[in-house]
Parts: sequence; structure tokens; C-alpha cells
Amino acid sequence: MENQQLLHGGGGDDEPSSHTLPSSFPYFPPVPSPPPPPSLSSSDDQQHSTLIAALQQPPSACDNSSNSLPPPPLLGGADQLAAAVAPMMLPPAVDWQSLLQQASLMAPPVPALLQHAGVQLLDQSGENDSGSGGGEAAGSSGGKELTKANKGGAVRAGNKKKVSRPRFAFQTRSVNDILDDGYRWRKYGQKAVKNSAHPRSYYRCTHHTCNVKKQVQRLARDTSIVVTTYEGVHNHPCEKLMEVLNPILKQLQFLSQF
DNA sequence: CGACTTTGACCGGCGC
DNA sequence: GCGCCGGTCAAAGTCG
Repeated sequence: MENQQLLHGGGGDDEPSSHTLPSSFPYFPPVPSPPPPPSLSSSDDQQHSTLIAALQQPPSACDNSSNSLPPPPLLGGADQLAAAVAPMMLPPAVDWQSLLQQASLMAPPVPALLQHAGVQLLDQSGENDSGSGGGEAAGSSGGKELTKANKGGAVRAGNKKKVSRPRFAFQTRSVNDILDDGYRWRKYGQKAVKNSAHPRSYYRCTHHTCNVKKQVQRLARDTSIVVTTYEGVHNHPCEKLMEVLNPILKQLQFLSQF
């Protein structure tokens, strides 16, 4: 698991549904020269042959949870930030705490830092709905007040059509299903998926104002590969990230006084 | 006791 | 119209 890899590949019938992410997808910070889009091959064989992009980040201090997956994104971000900032003399007036909080809000750790790590996301999707980002909080308001008659698919129907939200997926090679991305998730469902011996699990961010969801599923053909699909944008900072960064921030603030 | 997981049921979308 | 499928709900169970 230490050699967990982040993989990239095209869509397949045994993978979570996914689509090409529009360039305007707000999840990611601007990237100077975006990597070529994943070649979405319809061929199942080719699909696996496109698995690439081994993660080059060191294991994360942020990864202290039950699962052994390094949350590369988080750590990479923290490390990179510290490495970039530490050598500089910092003006004491800078509010690093709020800066990082903003950064955390604007660029959720997983996708953004994956890109920092040189990893191509396997599969990014999101038919830009107008409510990405801030819209997530609004979207969460309707969910809890569903009557029994409205449960299930009625949620989507109630919001007009199928409400598309920012989505992206990536593959990791790991024995653990759950990728510790620094956020807290609550499992709310599990379904057997057609053509796959492994069920798909559904998780929701436990933050009360956040309605981000993710799906976790193993590939049918290569059970060592876990496909994680995120849907939505966190509207709150990553708790674990802030935990990791707080000591660094304090040091930086201290050093910046000289 | 609260937070979380499990699991069967329910619902809408979609293809035939 | 019907049946399959994916996604979600919520009660019951589990855990710390």
C-alpha cells in the first residue's frame, strides 16, 4: 500500500459513471499547461493500458486513520506549501491562517493536489451545473426534509431533472477501499453493481453544511484498483489539513517576525 | 449515547 | 408499459 498508485484511465462499463470534465470546472485551481485529456477509450483492454501516473508524493502525516492509504494530496499540499514558504522572509502582516483556509476552500485537496503531484485524474466529470461550489449548501437543504414518499430517486426528480454536479473520479491501487482525503465521510448506502463482484459504496461528507458525496468501487477486472468518484465541492475547510498545517503556520508566523 | 454502518425497500430514469 | 438498474432513505444494529 505504500506503493499506492494513482491511476488514470478511461471509462468502462464496470466503472462508476463518469464524463469528461469541462475546462471550466471550478474544482481545480488554474493550471498553466493542463495535461492532455485522458484518452477515453471504449476498449476495455486499452482502458487498463492507460493506467498511469504513479504518485510521487511521500506518505502523508495526515494519514493517521484506520486505512493505510496515504492521502497524498493532502500531504503533498502541506509539504509543498511549507517548502515553498519556509525559505522566505515573511511579512508579519500576512494572515496565513485565513489564506490557507481560503486555499482549502477554493481548492479541495484531492484534485488540486493530485495535479500538483503530477497525477492525471482518471476521470473528471461534471456537467457544470450553475450551483457548483456554493450551491452545494443550498442543495443540502432539500435532502433532509424528504418524506418517505420522496425518498430515493425522488430527490433528483424534485430538483427538476437530474441535477448534475461537479464530478471527478480517479483510481488508486490499494488494498483499502477508503482513501483518506482528510474529510469525514458517512456511508449511506451500498449496492451491488452489475458486472462486478464488488459492491459500490456511497458516502456523504459529514459536515452539516456540506453535501459532497463520493462513491467507492473496485474494478471488476482488477480488484486491486479502487475507483473513487467525488461529486460536489466541499464548502468548508479540510479539518485534517488544517490540523497538519496549524503547527507549520505558527512556526511561519513566528519566523516572519524577524 | 452519539456517531457510524448495514441492509432492505423505495423511487425515478432509461432501454426495450 | 414493463422491468432493470443506480441512487437514496431510514430503521436497526454496531461500536467506542
